[in-house]
Amino acid sequence: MQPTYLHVALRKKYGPNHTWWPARSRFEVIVGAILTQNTNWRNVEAAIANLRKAEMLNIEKIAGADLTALKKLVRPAGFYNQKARRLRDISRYLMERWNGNIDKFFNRAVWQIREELLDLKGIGPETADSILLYAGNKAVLPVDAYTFRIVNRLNKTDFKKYDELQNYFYKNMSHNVRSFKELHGLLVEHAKAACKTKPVCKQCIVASSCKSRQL
DNA sequence: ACCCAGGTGGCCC
DNA sequence: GGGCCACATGGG
Repeated sequence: MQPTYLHVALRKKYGPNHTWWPARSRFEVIVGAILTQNTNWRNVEAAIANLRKAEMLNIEKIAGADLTALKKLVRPAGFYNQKARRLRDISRYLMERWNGNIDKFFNRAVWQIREELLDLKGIGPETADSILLYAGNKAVLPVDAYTFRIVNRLNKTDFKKYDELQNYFYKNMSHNVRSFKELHGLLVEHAKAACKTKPVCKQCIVASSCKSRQL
């Protein structure tokens, strides 16, 4: 199944999806992208709620935060020792290098921003691309674990490397922010709908009864 | 009592 | 470059 057809099939099944990443600001997207690493979004919401309640949900506050206090706030998202540090690191970077101006940070060539993000400890390709797409509105497609499972199962392929799967999409569909946002959102929606009890269980990958096969 | 989650980095070979 | 492993909470 080609990417374009997959996109069409998913939209037909779930309807248009243009408002997927829930966040009130570009910075909140960045925070969510880091907190959601290998973590259920439910837990991320709890951590973000803590940050909001503590009025810490902005670059300046997190950049100047006490690490111990920050850890306490992001605790529900798991891996809180590393995540607290990563949140503070990227916030300090944005403050020191970009004067806390997130518009200036994004107002450059995509590859340049991406390289800088990847240079930060704790920002890998998926986190960088999520930030670029949903916070920066750049035409970049994040490829997550769901994407690997869905594509590999549907096509009986065996993509394993991030760049490989991403390039497969890049070669076979039009590059625009709206499409990439919707496609990624739909893939996650599809993966979560695959099983009532678990977002994507092993059965969802192999069992013929699994709803995620119905495309 | 298991298994899983919208990854990443470090270490080893 | 690939194969493990730690990181950690909360829900099914």
